[in-house]
Amino acid sequence: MSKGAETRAAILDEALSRASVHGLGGVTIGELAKRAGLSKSGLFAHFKSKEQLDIAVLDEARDRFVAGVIAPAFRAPRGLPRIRALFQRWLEWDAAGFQPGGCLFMAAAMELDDQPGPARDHLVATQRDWIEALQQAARIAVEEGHFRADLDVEQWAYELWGLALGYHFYHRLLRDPRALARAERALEALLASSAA
Amino acid sequence: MSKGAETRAAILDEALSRASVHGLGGVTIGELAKRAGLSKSGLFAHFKSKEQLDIAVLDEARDRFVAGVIAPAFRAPRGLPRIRALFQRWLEWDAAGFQPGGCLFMAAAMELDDQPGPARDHLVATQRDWIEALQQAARIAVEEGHFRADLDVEQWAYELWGLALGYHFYHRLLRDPRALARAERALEALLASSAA
DNA sequence: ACAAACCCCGAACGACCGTACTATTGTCTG
DNA sequence: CAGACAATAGTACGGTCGTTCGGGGTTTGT
Repeated sequence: MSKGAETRAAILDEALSRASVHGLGGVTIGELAKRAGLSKSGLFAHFKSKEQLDIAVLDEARDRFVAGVIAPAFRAPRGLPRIRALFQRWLEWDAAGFQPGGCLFMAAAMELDDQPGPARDHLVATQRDWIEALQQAARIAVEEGHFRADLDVEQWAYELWGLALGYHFYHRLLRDPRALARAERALEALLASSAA
Repeated sequence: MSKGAETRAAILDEALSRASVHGLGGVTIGELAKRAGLSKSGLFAHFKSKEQLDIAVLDEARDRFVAGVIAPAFRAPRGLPRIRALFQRWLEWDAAGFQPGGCLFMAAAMELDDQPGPARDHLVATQRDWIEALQQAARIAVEEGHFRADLDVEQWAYELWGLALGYHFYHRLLRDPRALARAERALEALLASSAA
């Protein structure tokens, strides 16, 4: 890895942390440069604008999400086991196991939902991909005979999504120690109602 | 209403709109003064710090939420009808019917969840109140015989909360036109699984 | 070894931030 | 109507924001 790519990676690592805590808008070039041991202009040169920095952060977060959540979970057996693995790893991802401030996407979703621009478009695209991956996992569970054949996988994904959002809310805002137990119990209820 | 209270109300009205779109951090004193036709210092005098402005905004939002969602819904008959009214009005509140940027609390929840301070404490308190109001509504539904007696109302509130969060996400970020239908359908599923 | 490319710095920019002062206006009360 | 006090304006401060520009080092390719 060239020197440039190396420092760029270090910058993004720091930026990910800050973004998960302070939001994308809270990732400031000056502060980031201080933490990375660079000058403002030196850091700025790596990204040609703040907007591109934001997008690079979202890109990096997506890569890590795929590597840390989706990819390993898809190694679980098709159907129910895979779905459980997906959800469990998703919650771990959100529980500050990866970023100190929890799931960056959920924070960015609320931050960018009324701010049109490339960053928002990028976020929407990655979130759509993730939803479709969940739907695909549900379809496989139908094929495997774990879920009933007439299951509306889109509706199923919506409800699963709500459970994860609820976990984030209870865990990270309310600091409710029972958040994980509630999410797991809700998942079981959803799985039971989807069973063949 | 005295002159001071009048302008203060006008300021907060504008601040609510901006906060729902740009987040609490995006509510800036200079921009707010411009829109309200005041000088920066004139506006600043009404709140003695940015932090107190933030809290005033959250306070105003809570009052409006109580007046626009909770109070009218609690006029519906006890039990199931009231719960339906609560959820329906909650979604309307989030659907930009009140603020252009949708539910301010959900945005603030993600924004403040890692930023300790009075604003966060205030938000947590109001959200806890709202959750408890939902739990209370569920208890009443149990008393009325609409919900089964062994229902875990806290778990029930968690799952309902997830549905509302999911609606916000699908509606405001993804701009999914079927968001409302999905939320309503998910509600019916939750109600059915809670029925006596 | 020399040119070219890459990486980073320092200084400066205009704009805006929150906040502190003082002064001036406006509104209410006795 | 006058005096008291609340409400607003004006100005200034130090700081940070994103961004631009020119110029050094340092590495790389030939």
